[in-house]
Amino acid sequence: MFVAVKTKTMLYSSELIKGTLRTIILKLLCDQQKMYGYEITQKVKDLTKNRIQLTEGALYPTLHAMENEGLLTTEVEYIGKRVRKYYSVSKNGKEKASEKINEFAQFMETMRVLLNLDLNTLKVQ
Amino acid sequence: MFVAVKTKTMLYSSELIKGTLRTIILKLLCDQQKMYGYEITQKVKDLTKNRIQLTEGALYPTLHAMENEGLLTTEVEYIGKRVRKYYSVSKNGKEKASEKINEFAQFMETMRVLLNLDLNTLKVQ
DNA sequence: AAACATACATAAAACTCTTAGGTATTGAAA
DNA sequence: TTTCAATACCTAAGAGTTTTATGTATGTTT
Repeated sequence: MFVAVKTKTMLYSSELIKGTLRTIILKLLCDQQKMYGYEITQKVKDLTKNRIQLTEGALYPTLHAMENEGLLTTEVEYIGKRVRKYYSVSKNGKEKASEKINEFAQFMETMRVLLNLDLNTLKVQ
Repeated sequence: MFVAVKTKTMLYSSELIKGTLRTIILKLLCDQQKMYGYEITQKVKDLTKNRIQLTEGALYPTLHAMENEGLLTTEVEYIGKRVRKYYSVSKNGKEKASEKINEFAQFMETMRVLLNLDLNTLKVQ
């Protein structure tokens, strides 16, 4: 799957996280205006304290698909001789972002009830 | 995928939920002592107010796999001429259950931070 | 009698991600 | 100065999970 997730010592059985990649991409791009692929992997790594590490094999094809679907737009920039491809959310992308984030929030609440989790006792340091 | 998830009117794009089936099964069986496949589908439907509906095509093969892995044990019962196959969690299954539930809780917290969600404002009625 | 619910099951196809490559530039350490 | 790590893009085969579409059969409701 597209993520390797770790706690302090342990690697999650990452099946848990399937299907969240687009939601993550849309959320970050809505907040940051524009980002390039590698930057996204680093930002997610930072924000999750190394718990979620996007793999490029999953990220790049997904970015391309989302561009084809009209959710993202691109602009290429050169840093020296090195290429950077910046992605931004389109208007459709913004709508999709709020849909997806809402869906995920609802899903989390549903799962919280189903698994009887007490999120207040959860301390992720 | 194994679930069709709905809100009041809308069907989730269910990629969001991949990989949670085993966790759900283990949690329910830990709480209920023993359940049969069809019962699990109905229980999940009830507990999630129709938001998550397990499909049999995903459930039965997963139950069989978990039995083969030693996480579940089975006993067959006849209700008239109709067969019921009850599943219970083994000792290994109980350990696995708490691991999986913890993992999922951690993951939810990580995603909550990443997506900047405020769960207090989430009301799922 | 027909339709729906209960209850099991399998298999092809679809979808997503992992794993494993590949290319090339830039900067730091040895 | 060469080698390693980081930056930065990319693709493709395979693995794994779920969907969709079946199939069988019994029990209940209309």
